[in-house]
Amino acid sequence: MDHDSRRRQIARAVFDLISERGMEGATLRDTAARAGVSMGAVQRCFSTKEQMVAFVMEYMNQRITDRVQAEIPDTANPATAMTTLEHTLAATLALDQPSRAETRVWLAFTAQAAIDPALAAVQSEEYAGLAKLIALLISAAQTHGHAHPDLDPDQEAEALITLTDGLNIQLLLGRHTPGSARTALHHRLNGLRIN
Amino acid sequence: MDHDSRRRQIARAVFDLISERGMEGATLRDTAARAGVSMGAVQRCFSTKEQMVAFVMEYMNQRITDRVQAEIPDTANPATAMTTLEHTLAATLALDQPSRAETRVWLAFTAQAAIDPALAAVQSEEYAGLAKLIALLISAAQTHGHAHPDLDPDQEAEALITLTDGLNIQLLLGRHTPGSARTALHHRLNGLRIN
DNA sequence: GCCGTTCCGATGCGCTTGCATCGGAACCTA
DNA sequence: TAGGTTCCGATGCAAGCGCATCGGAACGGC
Repeated sequence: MDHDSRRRQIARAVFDLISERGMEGATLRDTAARAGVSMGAVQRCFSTKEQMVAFVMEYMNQRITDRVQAEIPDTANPATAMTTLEHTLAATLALDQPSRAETRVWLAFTAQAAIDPALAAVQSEEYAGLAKLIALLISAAQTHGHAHPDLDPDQEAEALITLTDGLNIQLLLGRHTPGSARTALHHRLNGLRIN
Repeated sequence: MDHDSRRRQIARAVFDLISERGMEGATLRDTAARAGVSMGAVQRCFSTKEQMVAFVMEYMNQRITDRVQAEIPDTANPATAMTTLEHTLAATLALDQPSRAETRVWLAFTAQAAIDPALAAVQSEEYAGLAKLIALLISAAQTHGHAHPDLDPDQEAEALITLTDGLNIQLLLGRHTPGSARTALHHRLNGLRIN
């Protein structure tokens, strides 16, 4: 088997373990067992557990990014910027089972980042990229008269990301249903819309 | 020393350890050392580590509740309900060093609650209590013409709590400063205000 | 076809963990 | 003050951890 694909295979196993049992559930032995390989294989792919965890964080970020990008149409259509914006933000929410798993992992890494500045820096970069994308969609909506023109796209993007973070926590705790979260997001976006 | 006060003393030690090193930093040995007692004392106060952690969660919730309650004036003054509302919500934010520590612990427990329904149920109750208080303040503001009358206090309370959760994450990751978080909260509350 | 290199599964090691055990100090009751 | 109970500090123990080690399998160049 290819080296990189094995790394991804192992990362997937770690991802599942963290999603089910939290950060402490990601031991080398359980990871190897879940991935269907031996411990030696894991140690060959990642020289240390810390490196493995760091790789899994990138893997998680990639999965989230992929899910978000899937909502962006190939041909940029400014006429539907607001709809694209809503779908993009919804893509970051824990609305179904796979995204719930991702969000649990995200929360575990976020808690880790809160006590590890190195992880915080990485996640901050990730947020910055998402914020840039959201701000771009807001700008597009503004130039076509679908969003209030006197809003700062960057500031509004930050606010929307803050909203989705809060919604995700409430979703994981069961205080929001997928439906109510969607409604809350839609209601919040009404504050941007013109018509 | 009194039994209950020793439990609180130990809980405080666990609290600090979790705040600094996360959930995994709360070992029995380190807890005992930090609290200045022996391991035997810890084991006498809490028959198992799981019970100890559960007690620490209550301890954390109590600290947050205390901080919030301190913002509620003794004599309910409906004329300043909106101000009280803003101060109350600000009390849940990680704006200074002590509240940052509390919020790190809160995030650690929230991540745990995401994979443990029992913890999620407890935290859900805690949220419900806070939401009730927020909704009450909104209602008071409405009856005195300081808040838009056609808003659902309960729904708005949920939205505000969701906002503070998101702000806290951004604060811990360093993507919000205390000042920008205060501004974001104030700006959000402008949506409720009448004058 | 043989050897050198690369890879990997298995095992061992040192360490830490939560928990059980036990001897003695401290304190209350009579 | 003697005896009994309560408490606690120290130590032991089994399990699990990350990591190092090593023998053998698989593969490629000459």
